[in-house]
Amino acid sequence: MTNDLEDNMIDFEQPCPIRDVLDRIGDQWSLLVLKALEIQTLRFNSLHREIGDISRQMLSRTLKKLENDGYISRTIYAEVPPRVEYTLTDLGGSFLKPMNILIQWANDNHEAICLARKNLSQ
Amino acid sequence: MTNDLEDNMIDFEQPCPIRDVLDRIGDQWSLLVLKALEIQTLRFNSLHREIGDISRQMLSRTLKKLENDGYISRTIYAEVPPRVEYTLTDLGGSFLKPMNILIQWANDNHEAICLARKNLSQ
DNA sequence: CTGGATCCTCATCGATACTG
DNA sequence: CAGTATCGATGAGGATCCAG
Repeated sequence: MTNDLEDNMIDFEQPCPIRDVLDRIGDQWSLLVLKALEIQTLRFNSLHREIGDISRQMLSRTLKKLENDGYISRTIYAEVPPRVEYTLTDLGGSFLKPMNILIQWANDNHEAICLARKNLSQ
Repeated sequence: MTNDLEDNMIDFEQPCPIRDVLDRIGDQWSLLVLKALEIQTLRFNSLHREIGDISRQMLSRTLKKLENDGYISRTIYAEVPPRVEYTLTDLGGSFLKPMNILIQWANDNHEAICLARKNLSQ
C-alpha cells in the first residue's frame, strides 16, 4: 500500500500548499520575473526594460512578494547611484523545474486550447 | 545549435500560451475541480459536495470556463430529475500530468516557503 | 536609480434569490 | 437536480507623483 494517491491528492484543508504557490505565481507578472531572472541576475531597471509593459509599481510589488516567499533574493550595493540586484534563489530555481514542464505543456497544447475556444463560438 | 533555450523561453508577445493556461487554472477553484474529476466522473451536486465550500454560482462558472477551454466535457441525460455529468477530457488529463508534478513540488517545498515568510516577519 | 504613497478603475468573487 | 440573474464587496493592477 503506497501513498501515491495521497501524494497526488490536493489537501482540501488549510493550509493548501499548491494554493499558496498558485496564489503567488498565478498573478500577471511573477512568472515573467522568475523567467527573466532564470537567465541572469538583473537589477530593477533592467528587469523593467526586459519585461517591457509592466509598471514600476507592479514590478516593485511583484519583486517584494517573490522575495517574501523566498523565490528571489535582493542585494543592495551602497553606491551612487544605488544599485539593487535580484537573483533567483535555490528555491526559485527548484520551482522553475516543474514549472518549465508546465510551460512546455502550455506551448505544446496552446493550439488545442485555442481550437476548443473557437469551436464553442461557432 | 538547438532550440532548447527557445523552447524554454516565455513568449513575451501575444498570445502567450502559459498565460492562457495560468489565467484559466490560476483561479480559486479550477484546479480543485480538475483534481476531483481526475478521480472519477461527477455530476454537479456531487462536485459541489466534494469541494465543499464552493458556491453553486462559482462552481457553475468554473465548469463553464473549463469546458470552454476543452479541459472537461459536459454530458446531459434527458431524465427526470435532470442529470449532468462532468468528465475530464484527454486534454484535461494531459494537463494534469505536468500539473501533478508542480503539485508535488508545492507539497515538498511548502515548509520552505512558510519558513521564508516567517523569517521576514521577525 | 530604486522604489513608496496615493488614488482610481475594473474584473472577480460571494450572497441571495429565482427558474426549468 | 442543475443551474442563472442581480447586486455588492473585495482586491489586483495602472497612473501619477514624491522620496532616499
